Amino acid sequence: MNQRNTFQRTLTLDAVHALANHPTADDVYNFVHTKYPQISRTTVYRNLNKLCDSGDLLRVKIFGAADRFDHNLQSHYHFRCDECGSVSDLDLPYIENINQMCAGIGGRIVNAHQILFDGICTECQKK
Amino acid sequence: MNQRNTFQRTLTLDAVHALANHPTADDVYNFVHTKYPQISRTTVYRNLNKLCDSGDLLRVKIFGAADRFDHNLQSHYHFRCDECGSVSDLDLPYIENINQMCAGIGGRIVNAHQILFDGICTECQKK
DNA sequence: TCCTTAATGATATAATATACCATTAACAGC
DNA sequence: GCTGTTAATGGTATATTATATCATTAAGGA
Repeated sequence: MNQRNTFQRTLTLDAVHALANHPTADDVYNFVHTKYPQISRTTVYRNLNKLCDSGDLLRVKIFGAADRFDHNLQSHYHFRCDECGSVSDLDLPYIENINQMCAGIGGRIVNAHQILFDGICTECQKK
Repeated sequence: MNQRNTFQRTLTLDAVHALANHPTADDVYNFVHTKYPQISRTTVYRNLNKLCDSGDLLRVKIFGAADRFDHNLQSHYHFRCDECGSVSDLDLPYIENINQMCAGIGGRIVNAHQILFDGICTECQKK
């Protein structure tokens, strides 16, 4: 018996899909908590980790801020607004060969790379 | 009177140069603390921030870990070892036009980008 | 030397996340 | 359907990183 389907885990995964735009663990907790008030914050964090391990979610690590969880499982880059903190997906070509370039200059084993842009989003420019 | 030269600030800057390899604020505090035990952790954090503001240091934000401070002021990318957590500079060409590419696909104002690679460093491969 | 105020140091607090552990419940086997 | 194993939960405690607050100290211009 390896993994059990609890409704807490289902609620957690559904919340990330419902929230859609890169929710933090806290966002997910708040969303789930309205539907099932007795859920523990620990359970939400734990299930988010499990769901990332199993490949059902992608963890988007953000410099100096809470991790985000993404239901878009394809490799892609992100933009964070310095003003409002919102995170959005970027439709930029994924640089496939850059990991090899990195590995080539020093004998490192390179597993992955992430690119995070920052600046001002279109919403905040209107203000 | 805009900025004052305290020996605490000098100690902080010197420590980053002495430690050289991307120390965290805590690393810097420990180093300075041996030389001047009565220094406050707050003062080290505050001075590191000031030194970044004034352009004397570069802050290297690390996904899900403490910020690092770099005395190398040129734009460059970083590699972090998943095993030991060490951070190293990469001698890769800086992608100058990628900020414009990002700005071009959605009306965002793009200030900067960072690329962080991860994998296994040469030291940890030996083990 | 004096005065203004930047900077310090100590403590409190915020934010994010995991550790621990007694209790609960999922689900495989009968 | 019942039982037993153990994964998962929920609550609390704790770790880590970093900033806020504020009374006190001291840098450096006048």
